[in-house]
Amino acid sequence: MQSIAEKYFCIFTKVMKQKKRVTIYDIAQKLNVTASTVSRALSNNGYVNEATRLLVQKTAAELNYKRNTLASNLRKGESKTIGVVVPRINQNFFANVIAGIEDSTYQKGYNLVICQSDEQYKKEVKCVNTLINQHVDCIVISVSVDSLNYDHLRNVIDQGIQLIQFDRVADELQTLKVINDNEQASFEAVCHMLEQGYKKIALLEGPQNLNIFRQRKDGYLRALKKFGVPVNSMYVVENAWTKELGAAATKKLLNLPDAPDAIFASTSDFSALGVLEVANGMQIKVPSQLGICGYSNEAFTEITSPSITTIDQFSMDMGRAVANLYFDELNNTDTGGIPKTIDIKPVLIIRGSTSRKSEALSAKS
Amino acid sequence: MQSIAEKYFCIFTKVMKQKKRVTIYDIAQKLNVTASTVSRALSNNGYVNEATRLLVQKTAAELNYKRNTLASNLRKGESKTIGVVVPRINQNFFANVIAGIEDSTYQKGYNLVICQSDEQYKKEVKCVNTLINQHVDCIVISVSVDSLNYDHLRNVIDQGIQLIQFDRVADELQTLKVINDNEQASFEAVCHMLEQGYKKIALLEGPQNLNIFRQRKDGYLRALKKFGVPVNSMYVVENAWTKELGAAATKKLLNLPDAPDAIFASTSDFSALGVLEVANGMQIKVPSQLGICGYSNEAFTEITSPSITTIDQFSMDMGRAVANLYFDELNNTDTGGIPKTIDIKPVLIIRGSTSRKSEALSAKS
DNA sequence: TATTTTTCTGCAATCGATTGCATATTGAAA
DNA sequence: TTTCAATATGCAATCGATTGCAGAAAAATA
Repeated sequence: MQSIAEKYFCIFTKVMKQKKRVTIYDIAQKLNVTASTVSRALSNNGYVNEATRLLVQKTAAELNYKRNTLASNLRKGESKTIGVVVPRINQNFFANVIAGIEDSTYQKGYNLVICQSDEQYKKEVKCVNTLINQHVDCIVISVSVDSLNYDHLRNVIDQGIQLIQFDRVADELQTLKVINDNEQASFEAVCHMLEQGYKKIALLEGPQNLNIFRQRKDGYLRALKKFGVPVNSMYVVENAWTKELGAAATKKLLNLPDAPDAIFASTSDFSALGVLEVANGMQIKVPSQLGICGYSNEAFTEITSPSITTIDQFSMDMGRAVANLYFDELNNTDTGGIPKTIDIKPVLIIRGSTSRKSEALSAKS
Repeated sequence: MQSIAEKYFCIFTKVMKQKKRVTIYDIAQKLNVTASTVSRALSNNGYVNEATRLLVQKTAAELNYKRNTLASNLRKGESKTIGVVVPRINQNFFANVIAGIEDSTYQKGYNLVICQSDEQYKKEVKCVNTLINQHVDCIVISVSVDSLNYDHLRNVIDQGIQLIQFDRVADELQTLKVINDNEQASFEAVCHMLEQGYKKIALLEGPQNLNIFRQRKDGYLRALKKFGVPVNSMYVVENAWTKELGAAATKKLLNLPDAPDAIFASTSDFSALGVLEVANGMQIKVPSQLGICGYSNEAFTEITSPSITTIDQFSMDMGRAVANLYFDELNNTDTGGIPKTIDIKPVLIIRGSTSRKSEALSAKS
């Protein structure tokens, strides 16, 4: 339908868009020096006459020259790139960790390549292989629920790439790690609830193949043991990590003949929110009749009624710790022994949903 | 402090870690063919004998060969990489857009490189230049508040790289764009509030150099005009986009002699949350005495009391639209005219915070 | 059987930046 | 003045994968 003139105009515009990029050879030719001199002048490396250097840099700016880091990295044998693999990019915890990593790596002129596994092993393997092919200098990973085999991570090490695991780690792999002390945080949360007089505390747990959920359960069990409270297996519910799954699990728990008087949603604050909604629907008073504790300090935990006691994982700090661990290892010539593990201490944030004693006191006054 | 033996062991371990990666030359040598044949066999491109091809692929797997995409991309002149620049990675809207982009690009074997500008022009320029240096095939960007000059984006085009703007766009640049119809969404939200009987609606707006905030204000003004409501400049407050800034602006507004009876926090749901908290603190009933509308449908908007009316921007769909626009342009040989703009229609989500009439009805029954 | 076409492999160049080293020149030291 | 050291530049090779093309061999066609 287009006229001939229009058709030629389209082709002409397209050709213009694909113009050749300026290379160091263009600069060299213009200044009658070699590419070698141009390279030295641009990188200020090796000997180059000051006047030549300034002229090269001026010309490069005039020609709008941009270095090709594909070529540069290939020749230099390093890419200044860190690959990050997380289960889901838009999950707040991981988004914050990534932000923390990016914060620190940007300062060092490093780039991030970010992949998401969508909690699928197959996709995680593909992410890892893509990053290996890209010759990234380091791979940072939090494994997916679906991942039961870690050959792909062993392969990272075999290819000579630094591997750092964070949060969800494969215990069997001896690599650099940045983790939360989930066990201690869980222990403190459950102790707090026991101290508030809750006697029958249920645990909403996650898949036990992931280290983080195992540890949270360990903390729960340790707290019960410390207070001499027997473990009731009816009170432990698996795979209750979304709001909906948390709500369903809560209905079952609260319909038991001997219903719990507190629920520790160790998987997420969303799960805790599901608990809260069911309790409200059943006219169960929080915190006086039922205590609720979540995990992760999502933004909404302070605005619910009552606000939800939870655990803050300092996700951005974790990200920064990951990046700094990598740079420390770069500079460290003393290494060779056991790979380092950085332990971020989570903090229990006590709010209204577990403050039974405080609530009882203020009810009296 | 280490013994001599330990020191040597450390050095030896470090050398082992930096083992040379397998290249196609290693495979070629092992099979007594040339690298050319190996390359053809691995990529299944050009002619190669079937038996040779299988043998090469088997050997590559045995040697755990991984292609070097630096070299590959350099030679081929394409990187299959899309660079994304957003103001902040851990802001929910942008995290969701990135997730949507990644979702679609992963299917096509593309990689994402993600940068954040931290709402700073200087950092945005650096992000863009890094991506140009990396020879990404496309740059996707949502500009920062601080960005008043777009030479760096014009440079992207000059370097022959495809540029796609989303959400916050520079109107003066004729590029591919994916935007929200902010004006219409805003118009509908304000009409809805006017229909609910609110007569004095205040606007919490963002910096007017960004297109999105200009459009949201335009929609507000159009709705007032449609209902014949005069514009009161005391009701328009700038830079109220965090919870805290929204709260401060609300205090001022509600202390006016002729205070507004509704507040449209057009910048964010966090701002609306600030409004809600101030209203609660001043014993102002929502929605009967004050209507509140936010923007972005953050997760918490449905759990506050009352839940907050807001606008859903379909952020993940936006991300997918960005990616699909890029791939459509790759396949499109007819282009050359005006670059395409994809328009995502936001949806008004009506909840308790503006439901004055419904609330009045249920109070009667 | 002779001719033409298809298949296959290897050679050499390419991509763009970096760098070791040889050579020439200049400046400093003996 | 002679010798030694520093500065500067250019040449050529390197990095690892890809690909155009020449030449040979095999297969298909006339």
